[in-house]
Amino acid sequence: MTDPFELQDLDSAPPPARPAAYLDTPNASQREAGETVDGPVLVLAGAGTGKTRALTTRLAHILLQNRAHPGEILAVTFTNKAAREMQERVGSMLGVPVEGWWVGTFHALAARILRRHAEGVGLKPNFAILDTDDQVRLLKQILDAREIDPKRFPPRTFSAVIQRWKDRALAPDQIPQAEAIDALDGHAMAVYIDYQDQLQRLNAADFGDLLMLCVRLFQLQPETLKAYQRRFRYILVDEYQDTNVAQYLWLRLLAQGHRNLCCVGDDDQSIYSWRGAEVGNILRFEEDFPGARVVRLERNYRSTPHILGAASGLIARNQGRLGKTLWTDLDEGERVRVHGVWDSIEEARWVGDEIEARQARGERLSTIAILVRTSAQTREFEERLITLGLPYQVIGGLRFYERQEIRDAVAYLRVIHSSDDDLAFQRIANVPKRGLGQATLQTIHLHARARGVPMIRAIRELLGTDEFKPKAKKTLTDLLDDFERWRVEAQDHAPAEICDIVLEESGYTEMWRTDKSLEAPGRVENLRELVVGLSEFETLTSFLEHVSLVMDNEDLKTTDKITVMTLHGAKGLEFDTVFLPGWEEGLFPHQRSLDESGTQGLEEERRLAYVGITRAKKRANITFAANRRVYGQWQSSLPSRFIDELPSDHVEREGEPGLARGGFADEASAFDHVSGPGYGAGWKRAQQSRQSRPDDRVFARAGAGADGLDVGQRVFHQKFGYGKIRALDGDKLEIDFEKAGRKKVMASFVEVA
DNA sequence: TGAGCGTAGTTTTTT
DNA sequence: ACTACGCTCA
Repeated sequence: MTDPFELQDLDSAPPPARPAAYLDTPNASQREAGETVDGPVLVLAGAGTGKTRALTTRLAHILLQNRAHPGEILAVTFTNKAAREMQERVGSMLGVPVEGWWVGTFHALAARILRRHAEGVGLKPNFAILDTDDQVRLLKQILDAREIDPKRFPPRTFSAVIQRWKDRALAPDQIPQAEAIDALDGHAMAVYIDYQDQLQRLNAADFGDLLMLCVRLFQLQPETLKAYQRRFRYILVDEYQDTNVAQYLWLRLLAQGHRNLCCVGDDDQSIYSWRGAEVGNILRFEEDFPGARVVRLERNYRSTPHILGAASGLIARNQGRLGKTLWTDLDEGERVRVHGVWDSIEEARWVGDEIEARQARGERLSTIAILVRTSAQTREFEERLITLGLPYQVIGGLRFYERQEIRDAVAYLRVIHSSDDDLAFQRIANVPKRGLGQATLQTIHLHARARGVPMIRAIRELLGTDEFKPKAKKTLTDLLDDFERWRVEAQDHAPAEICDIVLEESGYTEMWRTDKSLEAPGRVENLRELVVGLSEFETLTSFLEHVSLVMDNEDLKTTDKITVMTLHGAKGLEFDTVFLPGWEEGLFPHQRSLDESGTQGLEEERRLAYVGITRAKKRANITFAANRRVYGQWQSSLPSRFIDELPSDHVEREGEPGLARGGFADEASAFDHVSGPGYGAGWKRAQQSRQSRPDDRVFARAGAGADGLDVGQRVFHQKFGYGKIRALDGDKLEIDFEKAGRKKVMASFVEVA
């Protein structure tokens, strides 16, 4: 088998429908990226150029040429979704699932290594991995002990500073002097020291520690490092532009010997610097790894020339990029539309109408996305889409294991798994309510601190005294008995059974069953789902690892719905039609980004705009509004400078005559942001036309919908849930919602319950 | 323990 | 405008 690519045999095992381009054999660049397996390689993969194709090609090449066994390959991603996809794609390319290779996220892989050598960094192998709640709870305690005013210095701020330090793999003793003094008036440094001490005492690591401690481990134990260097003969990294310093160091250490490191990424899609990602890592690759081969993937299989042209023209404004020239041989297609509107309400209406029109032409809603800059923007679109009766899904928000009930349930399991897990214990000590108030917990905490023992142990010691009131004593005795019993039962029951037993016997599920709030039934449902999910796991240990590192967002539902999400969330996805609302100065580019990071911030916002446009396969629609509500206040706004920066040949300006006028930098009549809008007349016209042409749909429905509505009537509203009508005023209703409280809504938004 | 009130913050998000 | 939180008081 000289040519591995002939083995694709896609006919006999057709994968699920994918863009045709991916079914082709690799193009020359993809092939070069795939076959250059020795030495460092940087694959610069522009948007939509088939980087996954190149990556899987490479893996197949290595395996089929017997250059390495699966167990000698390390493949690193940022998200679990990406890891899964890689696993699947390689499997389907080779026709058999690949087993035994290390594929996963930076954090999961680092944790796996760290567990094996935990003692090397002062942890025990069963160390707990903290979630953000745990971190904040711990930090609160530290601030308390240090008498730092949590009003002036909120725990979250410390969390952020410490995380950024860990992103740079800086342990407390490695913080540069200047930062140690400056950060949060010097408090950050002191808190960081305490925080790390506490983590060690608790036998716990946070997400940042996984990488930082792993790097530390490699530095302290050269033999351990060597063993992994020998083991992983080929290393692949996805989304390299998103790596932080700790991840970079980790990779560099692992690749040091053979240097068979292949990093795939796109500097133009680096949008995560605010959480520690260093574009510098990708920009510096050739210096970091001398002799590195750089392969550019520039043929785009996704978007039409107009879309690519608009995106390319925009991103070309950025300094300090490696530079790529994307091209495609798809048909010209439609220009990028830029549409100006009076306000954000009209914007939502316009987008909704456009989508309705597309749907009427038989286009599926799942091929359409609304990509916003901030999650707050989703609300107006949601309301509009509900009014129009168009199904949609908002992506983002809480993930499964971040939900309160899941975290609580997991906390129970953590305590059973390790009775030393104080943070987990504190979380559920009084959930459901057992009458263990602050005073009792404080007593326990103080004793535990003083004696240097875990809280459960402290309780045991205190139960022999009269420290607790009789009632608390009884409750605590019972609770400890419960945990003891569950721990014993965990020996010979599957994790799913234990979970079920615990949730029932502790009264936790019951707590939600009797809760009459709107979301309670969903929580009970989630708990059931957790138990079902648990059934795949043999041990509590493996489940807990899974739940803290691997469990992620449900995938996009396959049902036919419009997708509403942030631009950040959209990276890596594609849609036929994309709506990009809110292209206004201050919102996009976001003011805060400009204020805090200046030119760098602006360039990252521009990359975000680039990511947004390049999500579109066929149609990109940019909108901007002259008025928008910001923190509850109506404010007028100017079109985004990014609109000016779009090359005019690829753009079609439209809207009310004069609305989107004057916009392009490569035309003589450059838009002037400083001297004020030259489109006032246009806005007025837009406003008039809006007023004289009210939305007939709403009024038609309101007329019909108000029938059968009266004070006291119970109704249902898609967003607010159930409620009772309090007052009627034409088509306006005042409703007391059971969950959401008193709201004024249009009759068209509710239905009789 | 829970309701009621005032204050502050409100970009992006994975693991 | 809205919310989430921490505080006070019953």
